[in-house]
Amino acid sequence: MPRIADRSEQRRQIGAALLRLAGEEGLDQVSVRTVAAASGRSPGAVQKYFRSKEELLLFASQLSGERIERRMQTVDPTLPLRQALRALVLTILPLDEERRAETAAQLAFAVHAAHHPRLAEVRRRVDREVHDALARRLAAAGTPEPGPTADALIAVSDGLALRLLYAPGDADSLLAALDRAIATLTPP
Amino acid sequence: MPRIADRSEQRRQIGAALLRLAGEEGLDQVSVRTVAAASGRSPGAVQKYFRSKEELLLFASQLSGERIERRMQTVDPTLPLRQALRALVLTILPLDEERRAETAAQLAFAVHAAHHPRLAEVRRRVDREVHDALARRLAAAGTPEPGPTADALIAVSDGLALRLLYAPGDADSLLAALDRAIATLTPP
DNA sequence: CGTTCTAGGATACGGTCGTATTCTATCGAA
DNA sequence: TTCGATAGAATACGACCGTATCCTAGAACG
Repeated sequence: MPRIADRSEQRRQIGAALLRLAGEEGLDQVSVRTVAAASGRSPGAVQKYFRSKEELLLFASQLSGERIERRMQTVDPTLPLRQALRALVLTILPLDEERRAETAAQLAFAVHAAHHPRLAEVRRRVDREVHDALARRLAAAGTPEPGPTADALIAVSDGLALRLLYAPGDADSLLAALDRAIATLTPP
Repeated sequence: MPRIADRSEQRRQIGAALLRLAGEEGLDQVSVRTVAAASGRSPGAVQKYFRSKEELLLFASQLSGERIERRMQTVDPTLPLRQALRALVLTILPLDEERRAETAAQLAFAVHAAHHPRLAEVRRRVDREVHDALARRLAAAGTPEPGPTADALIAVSDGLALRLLYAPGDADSLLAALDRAIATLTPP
């Protein structure tokens, strides 16, 4: 057998380059060529790991979702409910340059999914995991209607993230809105 | 003087065609040629009304914002607060095919604005008008912290709209989340 | 009625796109 | 050490992009 490369690691690197590019310059600046350049490869090398651009997009979307889930797991589970919720949402919001790119990519995928059933399925799967984790946490704290409350929190989080992308100067007042939402949605 | 056409009406028609196309097939399917075809014109005719694609996009984004504001004004102002808020949000959510396209276009513009300062400005202006109208309504009903509450409601609305785009089957549970958010954010 | 200006269509140009194909160098197994 | 499979680069192709330019037909005025 001939020389081998760590395929999944290579795919991960290429997908990460796509997320960086999509986050910093927009999903419409993503092409096989630009992703190849952003990952320090030739376009032909990218083609070896992804048959088509669609496969590359799906992989990157999945990768992005996994990052979110992993980041949410780093929040201290012993925190009081409201502080825990605030910390969870803050891991998503684009409040610094690094997270801004990740959030921008995430939301670009979400909008793209509106016209792309396979991408939509990836998004729904991620949403379900986030929802279930949130709902469990809410139920454990005795919040009434944990299911709808979890969905409301996800919606607030996504809505704030979206708006922060084009109105980063409103961060202060939007964080006040987040606090108000958490305060009213959870028991004292 | 030679034959004249109603320029602003023509521009409005072309912008409407762009919104339709962006909503139904996605913003990346929007090109000068496809917009021309969707509005029953030749690409050259579109060029007569918009110097560049960017100008066309800006105009359409503005048009989309005006539609939202106009639609919000159709909600009966004598309604009790919670019913009024619910009605206002429902005018935005993509719960039928017609509104789905409008919302999809709107959110596509929002994500696009993350990397496009001129589009971002249009979005911020629309958001401010919606926010002020909401805050006035909330303050009149005696809601504490009307400003942050208005921002929270906008975030919930956008977040739900985004998710409904790729998870239309979750409409029932997402409407329950909306009701929960409105119930907790407003005084009884 | 003839002149003039414009609406709108047609066409062309350089660039980028996704993808298929081809080539070469190199590593792993025999 | 030889051989075969693969990594990766290079190239090619047809399609579409935004935009500039040119052309034609017709309505509005003198």
